[in-house]
Amino acid sequence: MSNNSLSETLHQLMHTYTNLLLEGIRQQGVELSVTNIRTLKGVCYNPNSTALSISKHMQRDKAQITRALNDLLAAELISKTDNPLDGRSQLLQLTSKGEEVMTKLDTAEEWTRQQLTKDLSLVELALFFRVSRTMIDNVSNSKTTDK
Amino acid sequence: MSNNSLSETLHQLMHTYTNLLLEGIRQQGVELSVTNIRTLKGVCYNPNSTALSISKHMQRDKAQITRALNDLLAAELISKTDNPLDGRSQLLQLTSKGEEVMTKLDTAEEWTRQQLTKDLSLVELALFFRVSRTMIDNVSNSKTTDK
DNA sequence: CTTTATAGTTGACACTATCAACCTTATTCT
DNA sequence: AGAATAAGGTTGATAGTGTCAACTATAAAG
Repeated sequence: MSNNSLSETLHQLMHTYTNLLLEGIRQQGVELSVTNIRTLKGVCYNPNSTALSISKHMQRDKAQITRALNDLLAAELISKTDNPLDGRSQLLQLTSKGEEVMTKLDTAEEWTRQQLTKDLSLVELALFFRVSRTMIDNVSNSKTTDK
Repeated sequence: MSNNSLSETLHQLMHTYTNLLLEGIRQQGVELSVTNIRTLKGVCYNPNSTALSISKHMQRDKAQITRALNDLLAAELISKTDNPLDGRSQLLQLTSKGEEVMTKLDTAEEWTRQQLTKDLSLVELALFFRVSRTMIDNVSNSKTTDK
């Protein structure tokens, strides 16, 4: 019944994944949007990150990052310290509360991954990742070389 | 540098695909949002479709479908006729203008697919589709059997 | 013929994405 | 040094997406 185009497949996959991830996150008692979660992960996995470095790393608008960081600050999951190397920016780090939430998020993400991939072999998954990465790079490379 | 989690991979892939598709659609001189396009495709590929049948087929909220159909009606890409079998619903079909737009959309989608998959073999692509479908089904099946 | 279910519409709201304007601090050029 | 320019970050505005609840009108079931 379902359309087999790349477009529909990706939309359905994204929809399925996002909803399941949110379900897992709620199960962990965390109340954050997907964007805020991704931003938190960005702070966690990029030491000495700034708003701009996160923006670049996630390839998203810096305005969106500013707002996500504000939410995370309000929730006391991250903290800012003045960047000694640049008076315009602040360095970001997780608070201890942020660390706790991150472990819950890791649990939720792993739970989600298991649900989705339970009938798939490691080989299939690895190929899925490789193909996905190739598709992403096909476009981002031609974008950057165009300039 | 990019995070290799399923979450980040899917987000990046979706982001890449959507933006490239929109670029292709604009190149074809079509000004429709992705949602409206998907809805139009739904009308095209499901003969004698109604708002509800499209909603179910795409697994999306019927409110969203109503609004998308209104946009498509306003753009004169589809038409409604009273459903002789049910006074509550109307049957949807493409107008000739809608057919024209559909061929442009097919072109754009094919162009997008080629950009994304240019370094991939048919075997790899087929496996990508199969894995994606497995992941989607893993969740939707357990959802329906839960009830 | 009343109750209940279904098709569709509308309003409200949260989340996501993008652009432009703007302020502050760094850097570059002369 | 001082002016011009660039970069980091914030804010406002707007378009698009997704979901829920309330509502109407018809249809089906009892």
